[in-house]
Amino acid sequence: MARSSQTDMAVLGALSIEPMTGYALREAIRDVLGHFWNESFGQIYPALADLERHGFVRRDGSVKRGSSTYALTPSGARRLRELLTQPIQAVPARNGLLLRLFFGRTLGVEACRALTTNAKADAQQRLRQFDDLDAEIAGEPQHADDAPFWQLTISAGRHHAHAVIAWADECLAALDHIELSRREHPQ
Amino acid sequence: MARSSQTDMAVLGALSIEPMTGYALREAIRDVLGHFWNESFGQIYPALADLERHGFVRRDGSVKRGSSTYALTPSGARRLRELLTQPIQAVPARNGLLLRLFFGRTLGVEACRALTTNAKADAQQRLRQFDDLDAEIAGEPQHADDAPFWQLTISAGRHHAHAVIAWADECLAALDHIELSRREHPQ
DNA sequence: GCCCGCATGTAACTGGTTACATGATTGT
DNA sequence: ACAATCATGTAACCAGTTACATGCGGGC
Repeated sequence: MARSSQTDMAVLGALSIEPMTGYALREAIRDVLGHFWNESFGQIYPALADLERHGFVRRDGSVKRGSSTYALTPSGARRLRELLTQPIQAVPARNGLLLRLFFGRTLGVEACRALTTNAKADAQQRLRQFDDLDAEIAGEPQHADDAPFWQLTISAGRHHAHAVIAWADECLAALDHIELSRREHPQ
Repeated sequence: MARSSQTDMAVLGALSIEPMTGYALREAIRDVLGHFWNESFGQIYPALADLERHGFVRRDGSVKRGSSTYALTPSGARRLRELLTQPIQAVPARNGLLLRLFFGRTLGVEACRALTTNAKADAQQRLRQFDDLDAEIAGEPQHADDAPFWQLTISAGRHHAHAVIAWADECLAALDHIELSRREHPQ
């Protein structure tokens, strides 16, 4: 029970899509869930070992020597459904960008502008990555049943990125305005 | 050096606006920075003690017995500027809602709809809280120099909330569509 | 006289990250 | 043969949360 059930959820969920090795699991979580979920390397193997002891996953005889594929067992599938219905535990917010902007008077308008411009560029890059992800999913007909749900998460990412871009533009305009009114009424 | 500089940033930043007690600091961080920053109770006092040892804050003679007001020293102000210019350290993403939707095939369409509806309601409530915050800031003329920066963070919160609402509507429509096509092509 | 809110702290725990250690397979 | 990548794990560390412990002052 030590490990957070959140990690178990991600691991069991990934294995519910297809069996894979711990290594592949790590990559799948990084690449596919990456934009809304993170699982650190050191969590995955202990979690797998734990889940195996509980009979939620089973390691298939090593196809290649040195590697073994993990697959969900029927009780593992039940466990996953159980975890998925648990209440969402909110992560405490920690937005370093907004914290800096909040103290913008001390940080200075110019630095605020740089941070905002950066955030906008990041959001634009994420938008491009979503296009790639879309294409990748479209090219996997075996996951047709899952794909519509995956699209929901991509859509969320897009909406969020667009919001950041719109806010950044508004923010940059506001920063110009702050600078101007500073020149008119210097301290 | 043990404590993360992020906590120091929040504490020094808050004291840069006005001197206050540790208790008031805690409340200020919860109420004002709350929508984009979190500092747990157990961090604030140790951080203050640390900052005092380094000479970045000074505790004013207790106005009332048992309490003491912390104020930023000149070197503390310098330290704050130094911290603010440090690179933003990204927090690993952990969005429990999107994780559940991603595994929506296992969770079920109905549960996905409930989660989405919930998320939308939360966003709408946050919008109302931003209105309150706006009014609060407008009623404090002594912070006129800071207010424009504070507005930037509120605006970010609003943009984000609007994005969640728009996405949720789209998401609910998509879930209806998934349900319909399931009935037409059952497994 | 008692309860509530202000105020200050500490200690234990837990979840998570990083870095380290190791070896097999595959392609060049 | 050698490098890169696949693969599996462990151990130490760190950040952050929770719960606990304590006491003052003011209002009812």
